[in-house]
Amino acid sequence: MSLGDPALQTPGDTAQCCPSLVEAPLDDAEADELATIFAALADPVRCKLVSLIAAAGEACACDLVDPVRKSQPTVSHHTKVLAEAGLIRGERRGRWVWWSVVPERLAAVCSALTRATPD
Amino acid sequence: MSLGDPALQTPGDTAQCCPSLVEAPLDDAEADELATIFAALADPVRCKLVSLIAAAGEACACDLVDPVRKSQPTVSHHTKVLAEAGLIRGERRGRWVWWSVVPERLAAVCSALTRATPD
DNA sequence: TGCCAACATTGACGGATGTCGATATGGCAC
DNA sequence: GTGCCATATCGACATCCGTCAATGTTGGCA
Repeated sequence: MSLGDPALQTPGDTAQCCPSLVEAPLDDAEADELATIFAALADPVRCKLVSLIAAAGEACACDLVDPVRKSQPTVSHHTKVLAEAGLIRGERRGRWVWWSVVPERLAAVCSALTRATPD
Repeated sequence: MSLGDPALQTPGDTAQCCPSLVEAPLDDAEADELATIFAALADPVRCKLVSLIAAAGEACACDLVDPVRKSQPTVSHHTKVLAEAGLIRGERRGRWVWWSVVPERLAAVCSALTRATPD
C-alpha cells in the first residue's frame, strides 16, 4: 500500500473550503487547519513544485526532480505534503505519476484570506 | 531602537504584490519570497492573531495575549514575524501598540494563488 | 518468471523554529 | 527625578522539519 492510498486521490474529507482568516476569531481547530494548509506552501521547493505543475497543466513526477535540484525522495516527500493539504492531486499512469493542481483548493485558500476584509 | 524600527511600520521595500504561484515556474528568489510569506501564516497562533486583529479592525497587543494563551514574549515574537511579512502593521499609541491587518497585502497573496489558474 | 524503471518509505542527521523566563527599553504619571 | 506598565529582546531548551542514502513496493516488459 504505497502508491495507491494516502496522497494520490484527493482526500474525501478535505473540504475545498476553509475557515476565513479575517471574518471572526478562529478557534483552535480552525487555526490548526489553516496553518497546515499554509505550512504546505511555506517551503521554497514546494512553491516551485506548485508553480511547475500549474504552469505545465500537469507534470510527471520524473520531470520535477531536475528543476528543483533535490533528490527523488525529497521531491516525493514534498509532493506528499502538498497532496495531503489538498493543493495538488496525483494520478498513476503506468509507471509514472502525473501531478496537477487543484484550482478550487487554491481558490478556497484565497477566499479565506480576503473574505470580509475591509478595504 | 526597539519599538520604532523594524516591524512597526510597513517596510518600504516590501511590495504589496508578490510573484504568481501558478503563472510560470518560480526562480529561486521568487520561491523564497513566497515561501516566507506563507511561513508567516503557517502557525496556528499566528493565524489566530491575524483573525483577532482583522475581526476587531485593530487590536492592542495587550488584548492578544489572553485569547491565544501564550506568554507575552511569544505573542511579541509572532506579531514581529507577521509584520516582517507585511501582513500586519503596528502603531504606537502611548504605551500601547495597536496592530491592524494590511488588506492589500492579503489581497496580493490571494492574487498570487489564483492568477492565471485555469478553472 | 525475472529484470528494470518509477515512485514511496524508512532512518538518521543537522538546522530551523516555537516557547518561556529573565532582562532591557521606552513612555506615562506622580 | 522615581516608579510602574506595556512591549521588545535575549538566551536556552525542546521539538519540528528538510534532506539524503538505503531500501521497499509497484508496474511494465521480455
